[in-house]
Amino acid sequence: MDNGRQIKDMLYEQVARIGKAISSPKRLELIELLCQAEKAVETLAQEASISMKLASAHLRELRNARLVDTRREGKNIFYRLADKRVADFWVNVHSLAEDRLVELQEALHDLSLLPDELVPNDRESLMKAARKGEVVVLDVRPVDEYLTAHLPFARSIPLGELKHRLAELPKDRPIVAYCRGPYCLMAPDAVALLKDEGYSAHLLRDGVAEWARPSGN
Amino acid sequence: MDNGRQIKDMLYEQVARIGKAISSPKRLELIELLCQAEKAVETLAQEASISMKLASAHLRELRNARLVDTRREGKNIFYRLADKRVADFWVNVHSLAEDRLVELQEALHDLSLLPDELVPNDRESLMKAARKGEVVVLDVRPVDEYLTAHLPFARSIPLGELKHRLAELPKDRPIVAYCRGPYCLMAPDAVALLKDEGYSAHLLRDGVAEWARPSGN
DNA sequence: TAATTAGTCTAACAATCATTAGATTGTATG
DNA sequence: CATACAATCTAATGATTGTTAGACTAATTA
Repeated sequence: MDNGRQIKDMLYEQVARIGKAISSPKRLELIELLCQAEKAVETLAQEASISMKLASAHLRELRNARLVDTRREGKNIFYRLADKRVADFWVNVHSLAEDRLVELQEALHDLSLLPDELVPNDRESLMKAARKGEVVVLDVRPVDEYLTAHLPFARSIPLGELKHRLAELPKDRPIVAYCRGPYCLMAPDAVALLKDEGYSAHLLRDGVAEWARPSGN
Repeated sequence: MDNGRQIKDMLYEQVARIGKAISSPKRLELIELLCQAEKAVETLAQEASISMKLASAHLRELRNARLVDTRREGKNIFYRLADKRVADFWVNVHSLAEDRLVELQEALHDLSLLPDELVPNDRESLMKAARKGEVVVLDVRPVDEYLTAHLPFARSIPLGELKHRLAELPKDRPIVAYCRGPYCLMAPDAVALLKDEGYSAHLLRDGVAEWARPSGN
């Protein structure tokens, strides 16, 4: 049965291609960005703070692992997730990491300045309140990401425009801001800004990918 | 906001620790083995066909990623999964790989010599038939793995003993054999042996870890 | 106490991967 | 048709891993 060993080695090696694809921080960040919307290489490079060449190299790895696909439009090549399952997988990976790695737990805890309980924090009651208009769910990502997918009842004001568009938000109701997910810092920034301006602002850790999945586990 | 970049880099780097842990075929094989039962290093080394030193090194990586834990018992150090979620994660990873990687699909297809439809292939009807005794569900893994966890109604005959214990199996009812999962070749071997001996034998791809999860997706 | 067993730790080499620079390929624009 | 643009491909570098050998440790057995 030495033949069986060769077959097995081959099978695990194939699965490891997925593992290798997600073994680099920058590739994970690219996947999270692609969870929001399809994007051109240069956009991805800027949002992940790397050079276009490096982004291209990482995206190639992701494509070799069949996690992303491409589409050309004029001079641009747009990358997108190859499958909705890839978004679920990303959520599963980071949520496992949050479960297992104390360092990550601590870092996230430091970021979120204590989850304040003024706002419903389970999904159902948050949605109920949002439906009734008792809270404003605010999507602070770029508009194209909002247009690709957003949480139910969410309103779009990109972080960059928030300062000039404060008038659109009510001061008498709590505002719950979200962005790309727990590693994106746009919503925390938005919350800080809103609180400064006297709003009752709260942070929702989930993004659309997390929302589409059984909460946190 | 250059500060934000540093924080982000750190967060993704933490998640990438999980990715790195599963980026090696041998580590994946070790995880699958640990999905069956806790095991000593030497056992793991033998079952994965590697040296004890190499097994030790890989297990250390897994432990650094907090995916496994250890326990000393006399001269032996037993490794186990740190969390049930790790088993789910393994199933999720290999099932994603099976979805995305054509090479893996082809290899698995070649192995299973066409899924024959003589036996109920959805879980519910298989269990119904097993409960009534219409089919025999056969666990061909080592006994300790069977004792740790096994499918409902399953009977244990390890592959190595199967030839001498054929008398325990009925010839008038279909036998459905399973082992550690889709990459373990014990059940296929058992099925081949049983068919040779005139039994109506069928292969179940799932192992206990796969069974504990929403089927295949 | 010495020898054995089971496993880890350290150091070293080879193999792989990340990153960048330079040349190249398509596509659009003047 | 030439130029610019968006991105890839190739090649080269340095940094990480995988793997093995040899020394070491902790628990058991003689």
